Amino acid sequence: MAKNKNTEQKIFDAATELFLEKGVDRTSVRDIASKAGINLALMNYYFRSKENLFDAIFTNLVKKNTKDLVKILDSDLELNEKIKQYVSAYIDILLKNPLLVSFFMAILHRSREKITEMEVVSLLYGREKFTQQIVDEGKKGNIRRTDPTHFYVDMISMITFPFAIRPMIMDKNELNDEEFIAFIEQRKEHITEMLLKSIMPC
Amino acid sequence: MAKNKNTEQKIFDAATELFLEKGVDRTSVRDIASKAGINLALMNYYFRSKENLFDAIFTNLVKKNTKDLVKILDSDLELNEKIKQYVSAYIDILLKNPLLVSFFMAILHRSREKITEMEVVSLLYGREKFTQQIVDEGKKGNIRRTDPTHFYVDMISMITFPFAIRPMIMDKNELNDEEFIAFIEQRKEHITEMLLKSIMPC
DNA sequence: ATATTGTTTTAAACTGCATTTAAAACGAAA
DNA sequence: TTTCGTTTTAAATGCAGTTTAAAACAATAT
Repeated sequence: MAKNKNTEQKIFDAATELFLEKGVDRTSVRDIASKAGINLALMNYYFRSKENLFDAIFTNLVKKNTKDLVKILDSDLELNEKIKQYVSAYIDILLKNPLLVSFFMAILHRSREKITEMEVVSLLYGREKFTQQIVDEGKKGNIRRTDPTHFYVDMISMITFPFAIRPMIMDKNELNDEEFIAFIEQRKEHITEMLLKSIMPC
Repeated sequence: MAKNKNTEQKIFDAATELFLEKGVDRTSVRDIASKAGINLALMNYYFRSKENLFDAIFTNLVKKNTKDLVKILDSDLELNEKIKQYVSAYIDILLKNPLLVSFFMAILHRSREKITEMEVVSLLYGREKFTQQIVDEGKKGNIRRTDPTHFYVDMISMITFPFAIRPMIMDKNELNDEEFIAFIEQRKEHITEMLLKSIMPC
């Protein structure tokens, strides 16, 4: 065995941090090697290329961060409660990883073609059971048919987008980090209410 | 005078297209020169550096595309009508430039630090008059105080975000381009309704 | 018409860094 | 001591952004 058992992991972790922080294309393999404290060529030994490493990291990031959310959506919770929990859990995840959304958006531009092929992404979006619940709820109160696609898009938009434009929100409202977090915390209830209003009769 | 009066413009236009399409960091100066049909060195002659050119392009993109929107927000229209027009106009702009949002998000990740310094960005966000109207409306119906910041964020989120995740929406719902556009057209009314509901008493 | 001037264009070179490869060195275990 | 996976070294290759110096050009002044 060699000096350090998990060189691969060190590369993976260092690259993850750097990609999130500086973006894939502004991170060089040398940056990664130096941050991981390993030799330049090891990156190629373990992952065959930078793009390969990126794919692995991206897949991992999505999987890791959607796991709990998918569980909530697929659970047997009643719709109201499910929405509430989902919104709250999603926001908590993003609060813990402030750059996730921004990074993901950047990738969505950078790797547009690739993104659909990555089945992993489907985790983020459109769960059968949840969809059914929304449709059913819409039928009960005879709100003119609720479209689950709009509902879904609204929900994800309102939850995630503020993180992407965080610098603008903070700047315009003169918030520091702490205040921004408080603002986002408020949004949990706010978003839940908006969403419920949109499917419940008044 | 030289062969072509607007070499500078040709560079500017070619670079704009490429940046929007492939991203700044995946577009080389040589790509730009070849697309513009000009000599490599001219890029440096007219703009001093690639980053400089990018700044100019970015500023221009924001200015150009927010001009009409700001006008609406600052107008004397009644709130309902103002919201309706804003949502519709915003969506129309994005439909005409399908990559704008995605590109902007990518830049928000790439140039986080820079972005706040660009005063231009403030055009996008937080207009005094409009803000006042929202607050006033909230007071009328005694909905427990409406927070204009949440309103603003909701509005921009629901309008723009779908364009950023377009590939995912199309994939999951098996939409072609035409159908996606139809979906977005539906959102004009949908979003307007969501927003009005959030500030009007039931 | 010619010379002069400032601008625009060209071709080539420079510098540096990026990613990748191939072969050598190393260390632990068989 | 051979073997194997791992790590290091060194170098190949290529492209990125930028700079230079000279040529071509258009307009004006002589």
